[in-house]
Amino acid sequence: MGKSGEKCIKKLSTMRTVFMGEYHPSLDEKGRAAIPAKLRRAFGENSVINRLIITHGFDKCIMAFREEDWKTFVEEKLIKLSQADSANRQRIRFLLGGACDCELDKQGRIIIPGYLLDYARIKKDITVLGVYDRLEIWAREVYDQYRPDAGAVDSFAGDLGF
Amino acid sequence: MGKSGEKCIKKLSTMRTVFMGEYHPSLDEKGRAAIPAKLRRAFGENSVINRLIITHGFDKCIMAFREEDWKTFVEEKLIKLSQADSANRQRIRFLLGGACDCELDKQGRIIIPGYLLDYARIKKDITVLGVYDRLEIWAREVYDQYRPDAGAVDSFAGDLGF
DNA sequence: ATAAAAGTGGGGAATAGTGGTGAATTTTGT
DNA sequence: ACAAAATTCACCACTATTCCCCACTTTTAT
Repeated sequence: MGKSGEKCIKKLSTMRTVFMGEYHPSLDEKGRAAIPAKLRRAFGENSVINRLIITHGFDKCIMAFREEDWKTFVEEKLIKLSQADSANRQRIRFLLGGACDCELDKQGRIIIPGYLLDYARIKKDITVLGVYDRLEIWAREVYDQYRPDAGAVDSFAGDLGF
Repeated sequence: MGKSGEKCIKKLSTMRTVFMGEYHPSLDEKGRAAIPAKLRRAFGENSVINRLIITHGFDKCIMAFREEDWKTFVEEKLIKLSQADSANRQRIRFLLGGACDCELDKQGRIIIPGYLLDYARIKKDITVLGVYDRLEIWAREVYDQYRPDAGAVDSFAGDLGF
């Protein structure tokens, strides 16, 4: 089977495979968003992503998780918050209540529900970012606006040990 | 039967299947509320939900439980509260006294009693949220009002480990 | 330059949501 | 108490949407 793919999948055992990169697909007339193939195959040919859990993200974007990462997040983080606190109930509603289990079609597309499109102000053009264990889906105009400028980047070079 | 459904039902034993998502049905002229099919089938094709226990929810919504989760909730949480405390007696009245055992019709609809509609200020349009082990039924206007904005979300990003 | 893969658009089938009709049970009035 | 009326409930039918598959176009890599 994976004769040429083999070497790509091999990773240092201590290193986690992560999402990275910026892509610019767009919604087609039926509201379908193509998830870039590079991201779908980020975890190797043997674990091509064909399902994503998407929900409200921070900073007016949509977050997308792989199934296992999402479940870990829900079990380990979300449901451990005390529901007695109304702020926590709001957080849980926002992330769990806003979530959508999206199966990718054969062409690697998902349909994003209207309430998430509204939240992220998405009309047609989107920007998809790979950010460690999640994807972020932005309205392209919104992200262009938000995109950190050179100055902001320089200022934290020191924090990173450069 | 469950040829393609089989693999979907298989879950890691430590992982619970949970409700999630946001849906926007409406009451028809006879006051019937259609429970979205995705939620009815959330626990698999073999355990399609055809009965819900609904009662007063927190934050001006109606809560709906599956039969078994409701029983657990009552046995494990509610009746363990000391009835000596008048605040607890109030809570028990609120949740148990307000409860209604709703059978779904063949099209997956329930009839919500008037006192719960009044409590949640529901007229026609509703928003249904899947929130872990329960559903929440909101008047759409009320939830739109309540829906957190980006600022509120950012503030808890850190708490959740982002 | 050619071939393979990715992205885009469209059509047909299945399913969910909605409205309606008839039967049964409950309620009201005489 | 009985009859009539009305409300409730269950089942049926239609419409709209969603989902899934196929084909074409564009891009990328060799």
